Amino acid sequence: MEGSAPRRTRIQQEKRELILEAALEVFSTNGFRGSTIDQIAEAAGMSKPNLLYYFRRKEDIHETLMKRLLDTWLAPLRELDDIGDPMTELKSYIRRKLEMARDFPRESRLFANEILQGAPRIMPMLEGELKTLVDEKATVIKGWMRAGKIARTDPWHLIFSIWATTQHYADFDVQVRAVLGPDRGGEGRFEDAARFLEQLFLDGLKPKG
Amino acid sequence: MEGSAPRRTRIQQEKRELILEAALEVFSTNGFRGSTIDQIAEAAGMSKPNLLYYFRRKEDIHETLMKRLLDTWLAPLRELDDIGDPMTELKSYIRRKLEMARDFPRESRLFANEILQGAPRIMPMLEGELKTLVDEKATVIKGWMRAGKIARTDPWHLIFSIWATTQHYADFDVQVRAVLGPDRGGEGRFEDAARFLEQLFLDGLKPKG
DNA sequence: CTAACGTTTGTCCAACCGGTCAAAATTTTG
DNA sequence: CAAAATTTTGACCGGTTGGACAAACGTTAG
Repeated sequence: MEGSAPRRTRIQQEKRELILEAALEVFSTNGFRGSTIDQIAEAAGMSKPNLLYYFRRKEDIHETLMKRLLDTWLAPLRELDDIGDPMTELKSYIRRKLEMARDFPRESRLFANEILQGAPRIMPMLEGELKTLVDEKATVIKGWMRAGKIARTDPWHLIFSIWATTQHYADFDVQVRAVLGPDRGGEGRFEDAARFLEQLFLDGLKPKG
Repeated sequence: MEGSAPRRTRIQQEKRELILEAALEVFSTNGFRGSTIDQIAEAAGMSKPNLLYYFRRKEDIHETLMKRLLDTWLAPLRELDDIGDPMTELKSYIRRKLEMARDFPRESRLFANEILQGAPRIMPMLEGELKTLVDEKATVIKGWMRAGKIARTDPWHLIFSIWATTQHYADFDVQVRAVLGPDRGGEGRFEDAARFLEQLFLDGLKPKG
């Protein structure tokens, strides 16, 4: 009754973590096909055959990475709850997503890489787990609209726009920093982004009065 | 005075176009390193050595593609003008960008691929031409804010948010369609997106009254 | 027709890449 | 300590990839 439990030694656990950390770095900047086992092995400080002792195939590393990613990636949306004040809930969802773009940019880029290439490895998850979750939250948001708590609009596209605007600061980071320049492109850019997004999603651009 | 003009035959012009079209398809879905010359050659209906007769190196194809892309890509922002009504100008900028995501998704993905990987080939352009253009338009937008025509906020992040929300429908297309499902994921999704974005950028989410 | 030029192809190569394997080195266990 | 189990390594392999090259083919101008 423990056949599915891999039962690993201490060294195996440590080394697998080391490899996954290195692979996240390499995959997220070069994509799957653009990355080589040698690169990952070097980043993890071991030889290629040694790495292949822990993960039999290159795809296994990517798959493991992807599975872990998805849980943490969707966590903020899962937390979006019906109990609090709608506008506050949405604001903190945006804030959490922006914090993830700031703190886990490699994860964001890994995900973006996969989607950009047509999501060949995670398509079932998109059509299953992800769609279910989004539909569920869209229903919650619709309820808020019916109750007059937020403006009536399309909940699905609202969620897309939150994903797009926040993940942009991870996925297009180099562009953001290049455009902002050395003075405004420092760490403060996330504070500025947070302020801007809060205003955008709250009031839009129409002048007051 | 024509040393820099490549002076090409009719066949060369046609075949080079054919190759660039094929390469756009291949590069935009597989990335640079993920694409092979053979794939591009096959998509263009010719043999690999034949392709290499028109473009000596794989990078030359990519570079040519990139240079062309950038002009058309920034055209909508260039058109953003000080003469019209600010709110109308912004609205039509958003609409144009969304139309580009719909009509030129491969170009969008090619660009996204390049940025995701740290923009190794176009970094100078980002820090030069692009930054200059954005700074210029940010000044225009600031003027609108001072005149009380639109709400006061950060013009740079405003531009980022327009890029992010519109390009999302090209770059993350598979995800958008997977989440919307078969019934809502058809061509109508761009109309829905246009309506949603117009409302978002105009009024935000705060309920009326 | 033919010489010159432009185009296409088959063949080949060296580097790279994912992955195997057996043997050596190391760690764990009794 | 010694046997057993685990970890690490170097050598190797078959397939792929970017690119070179010369020969063949086609086209066009004189």
